[in-house]
Amino acid sequence: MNTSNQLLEAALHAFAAEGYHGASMSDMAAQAGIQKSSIYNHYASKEELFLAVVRHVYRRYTEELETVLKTNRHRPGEQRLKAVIAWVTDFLSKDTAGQFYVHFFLFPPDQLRRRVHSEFLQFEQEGDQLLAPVFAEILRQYPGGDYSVRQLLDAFYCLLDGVSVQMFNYDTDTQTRKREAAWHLFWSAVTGSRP
Amino acid sequence: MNTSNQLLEAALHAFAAEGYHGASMSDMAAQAGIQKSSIYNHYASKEELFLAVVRHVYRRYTEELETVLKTNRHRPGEQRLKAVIAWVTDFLSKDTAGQFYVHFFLFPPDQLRRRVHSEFLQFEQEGDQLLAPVFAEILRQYPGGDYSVRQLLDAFYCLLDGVSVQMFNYDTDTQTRKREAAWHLFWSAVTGSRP
DNA sequence: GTCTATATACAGATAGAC
DNA sequence: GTCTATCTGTATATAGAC
Repeated sequence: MNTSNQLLEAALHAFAAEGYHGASMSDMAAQAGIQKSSIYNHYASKEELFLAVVRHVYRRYTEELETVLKTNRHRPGEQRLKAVIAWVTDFLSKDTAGQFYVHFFLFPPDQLRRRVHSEFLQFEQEGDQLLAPVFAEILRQYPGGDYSVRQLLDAFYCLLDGVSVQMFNYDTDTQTRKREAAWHLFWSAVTGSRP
Repeated sequence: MNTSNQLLEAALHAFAAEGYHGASMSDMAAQAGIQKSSIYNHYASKEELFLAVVRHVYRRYTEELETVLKTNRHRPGEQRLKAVIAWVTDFLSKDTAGQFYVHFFLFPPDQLRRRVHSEFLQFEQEGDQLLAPVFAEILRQYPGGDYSVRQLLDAFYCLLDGVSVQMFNYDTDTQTRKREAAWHLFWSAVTGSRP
């Protein structure tokens, strides 16, 4: 791994652990095995380094989501969605990139808010394109309800966001219990079945 | 309002806007109309000031939730829950205390993580005690499903968390659309009705 | 309880040798 | 591309007069 990537990785960890202002360039340099002044041969400033991490994390998210859907493409819609939830849960709770993702999606550094949000909008579209076909198929399979693909995407993102948020402050058992409850209600609404 | 409270209010705004490390004691002092050195006559350190804000915000949350439930106590369970969602939405999107709440619930400063979490656990119990009776009543009213109060609380908190998260990055119309979709699915699962 | 002055530390960033 | 040395700004916190 070259120095630029080592720096990117070090910055990812530092920002995720300490926040934007709390993370120091010296720490990142030390982690990457260089002096802090050498950072500026790779990134013009702390802000640019941060944005490079943002793009890196969004790219990884989309790539991994794509892989999950591809791996489960022959299974029924219900199983594919559960696989997505399981992966998101795992990604956000165990992967530093996942923690960075949530942290700065919600609370980007003030002076970078606009630039971060613009990166997010592109990223979100790619996610929609991956998930919309799944819901289109589910709607054909369970035609009783009167939902649109957009409605299901929205409710599913809400479930994902809710589950994601809960990854941070509960133990594994509680997480599982809460996730199962939320999924159960979501799926029984989609299919029209009673528990 | 005395100086201590002015400081607390200034700190709330500074921490919410800039994060823990990004917020400076000088700014807070200026906002409260004193010199930064005078802060130490009110709070022993930045950390203690931060924790005072945490306690203040949790207290406000519980008090306002209590008020919402009391105001709507004669309306049906569905309306009471919708009132809670509407209030949370409003609180988190328009009130600085709400932004502080989400920010540091999810990402407390590293060295204060344990102390913040311990404050949260107390606070969460109070919320459970306020909401559990509402769900107990709803279960009596819609006995078809086989849910427990605990399950409904979990799914409802997930909905609240999901909705909360979405307050930050979407315009009002999109927020409403997403919130309605999530609520619709939640409530039709609880009552067993189809849309 | 508030002030001015100061201590001490570390931040991000730049200059210039190699 | 990396280094050492340095600039400049700002942070938290303290000392002591009033």
